[in-house]
Amino acid sequence: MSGRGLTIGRLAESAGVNLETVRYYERIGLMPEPGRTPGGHRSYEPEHRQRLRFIRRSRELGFGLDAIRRLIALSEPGVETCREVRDMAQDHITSVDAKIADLQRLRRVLRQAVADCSDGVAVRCPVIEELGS
Amino acid sequence: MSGRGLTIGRLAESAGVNLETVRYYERIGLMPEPGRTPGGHRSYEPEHRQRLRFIRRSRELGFGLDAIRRLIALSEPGVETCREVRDMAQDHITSVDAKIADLQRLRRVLRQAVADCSDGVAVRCPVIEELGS
DNA sequence: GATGCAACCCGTAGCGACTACGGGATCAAG
DNA sequence: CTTGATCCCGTAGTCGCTACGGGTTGCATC
Repeated sequence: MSGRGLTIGRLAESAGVNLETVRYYERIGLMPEPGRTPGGHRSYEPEHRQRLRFIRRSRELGFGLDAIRRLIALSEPGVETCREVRDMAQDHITSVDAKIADLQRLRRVLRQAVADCSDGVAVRCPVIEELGS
Repeated sequence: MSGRGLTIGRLAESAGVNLETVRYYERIGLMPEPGRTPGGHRSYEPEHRQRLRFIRRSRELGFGLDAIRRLIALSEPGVETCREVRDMAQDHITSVDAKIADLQRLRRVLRQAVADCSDGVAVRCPVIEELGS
């Protein structure tokens, strides 16, 4: 009976996640163990899908799995935790900003090297020179 | 005799790279096998340091090890390869640009969520809501 | 109810680019 | 000749998956 339980395949697809990734999340305790069919296949409920989507979205925003674990824990209780969540997000923004700055510096160097390259026929490649430091 | 050979430790330090990383580069064929002392310790020459610095610099600029392998191959011959090197650098710039754009989108979403958070005392945390998709 | 085949099971290994560990050998200074 | 730093090697761990392979199960069709 019960047409309700989702198979792992349907769950994964409906949350936009690879099937193997779902089993991986279960192994590391990020997704709870679902019920099983008599034959041993996993059977998921709608709240599992909710949780998996939460995880996927958090990953898209660049949170690591440990951070997501904390976010999940915080997302349960009540109002008081909002500040903690905000602080985590703020910290994450800071590290994203740093990463962007890094990439922009890097981009400037690369563009300069490539630009030098176009200036004419160099005897020694300016890009290689740049790398040779 | 010969005060010339650098130990792996000095080589690593003088190129700003972890010692274990040097051995790793050797294992994967990115650094050539150096000479050895009678007792079996690696003994490096100045050109090894040059090469290691080239690798480190390339890594800092975000090139993968495979790309670096190609860059090294290209850095040897002559003038004709300059174009290839420039193209590789150009490709790399393109992917860096994409990464920056990704991070900036992500940053906007995070900032918005955090900003919503500060607007007052929410019953449900806006950051969690955002993640819940 | 037999059959076929998609979907699932599980454990394990691989990716990139390192980093760390452990137990033993060697080097260089005193 | 002793001490202590450095080096040797092989292996395993990191993060976040992804892929493989050989064996079950689920379900629809005949």
